[in-house]
Amino acid sequence: MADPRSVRMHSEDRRRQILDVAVDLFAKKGFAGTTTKEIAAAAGVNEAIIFRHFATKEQLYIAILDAKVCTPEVDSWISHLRDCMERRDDEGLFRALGTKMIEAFREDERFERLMLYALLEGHEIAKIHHQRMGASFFVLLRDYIAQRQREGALREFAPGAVVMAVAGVFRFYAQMSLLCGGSLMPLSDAQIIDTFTGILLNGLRPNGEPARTV
Amino acid sequence: MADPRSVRMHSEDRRRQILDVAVDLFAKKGFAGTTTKEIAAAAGVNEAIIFRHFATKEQLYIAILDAKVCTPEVDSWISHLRDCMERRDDEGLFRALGTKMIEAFREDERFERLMLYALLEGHEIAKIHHQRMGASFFVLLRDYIAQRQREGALREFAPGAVVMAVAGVFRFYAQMSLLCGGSLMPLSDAQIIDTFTGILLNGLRPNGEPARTV
DNA sequence: ATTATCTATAGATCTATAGATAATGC
DNA sequence: ATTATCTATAGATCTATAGATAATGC
Repeated sequence: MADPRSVRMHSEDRRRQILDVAVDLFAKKGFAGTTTKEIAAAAGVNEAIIFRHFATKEQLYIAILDAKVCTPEVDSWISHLRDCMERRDDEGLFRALGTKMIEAFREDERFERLMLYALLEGHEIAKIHHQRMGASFFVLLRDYIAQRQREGALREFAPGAVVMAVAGVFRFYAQMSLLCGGSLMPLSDAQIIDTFTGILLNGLRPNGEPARTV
Repeated sequence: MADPRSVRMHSEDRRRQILDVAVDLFAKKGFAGTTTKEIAAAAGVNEAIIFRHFATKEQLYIAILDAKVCTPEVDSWISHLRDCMERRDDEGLFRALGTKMIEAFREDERFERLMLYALLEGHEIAKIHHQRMGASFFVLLRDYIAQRQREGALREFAPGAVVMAVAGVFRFYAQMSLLCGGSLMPLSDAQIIDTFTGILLNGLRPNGEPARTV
């Protein structure tokens, strides 16, 4: 809405602004589906300005993915998970994990779409980012699960598979509501998180009878 | 590899062949990332032939999604699920569900990528298809879960949420190995299915002690 | 004076069409 | 004779560049 005429930004500011509007468009339409013209229009500048800040469309795209890689906000809630782990609060851990995953999808829908597109389109940097981010979580949780198993607090399932199960339960729900629109289920997020946490906790806790028969 | 010169197909055959090669390309690069020129090259015909069979690139794309909607192969393994349900074989049901989901991703990676792209790109027909396919499964499973709960064989979690959890566990794994390449985990598909089934069964079975304390 | 921005445009590519050509079926 | 295919091309659009213009900072 800001009148583009006579609005002259400092190079660095304009660069950031271009990145910002470009994220929107790439997230909505993918790399191939977005044109530099659209980006320029959204930023309220002439198309040539794009190429003053980024040598190519590809470079602009890479700059976005790079920036997202270094987002430090993840650390803040990893520390919350660590808290739960130290208190051996499995329920709190699962609940926090689910809440954060669903929140992340809701709040930064842009980012999730961006990553999905980037993975589908085969941009290597996205794969690297995705794996790096996933791996740090994965290892953290897997080691915790293994520790809890040693303590006899959780069943002896393969720890890696347990992490996949926990992540999958929440992430699938988050992704479905992203792709299929909000009214996917007649249940609130809170109810969903409760149920998922309950199933997981119950499923992972060791209890006398293996209940082999139906 | 077939020499395009002097290979003259019947209209219907050529149409099908174009659809077939187009699925490959749209699955790999999305709608916007695929050109009619590429499709023509892959089919070994002149680009103009594409437009003889399909009025627009969009129409070609819609034809693909339409064809995929009517694929009746799904029915065959729904019947297997019904078998398990009639036998009240919860373990068999979850196992079959997981096996089929992972198999589907592996075998028809094309289709899964196609659908993901189509959902991201916002093609309405994909959303409709996805919802229709999902809904029939969803209802089938949800009603079964509810029935088993009435029978006292499963815990009283919200049935819809249970279905989401079951589907999510398997689907997340399948999707991750699709997007991130095979060597995601040091576990075989069979081991993963075993573990997931175990967690779910254990999580859903009612057993005396609710184990409220850690 | 510096530099953010715009104008104008090149050159490639993309979807789509019109009309010519050649292989098939009768 | 029918029809699948190709040639040629229009017209739009897309990425990217060169050089002119105008707003800022000193």
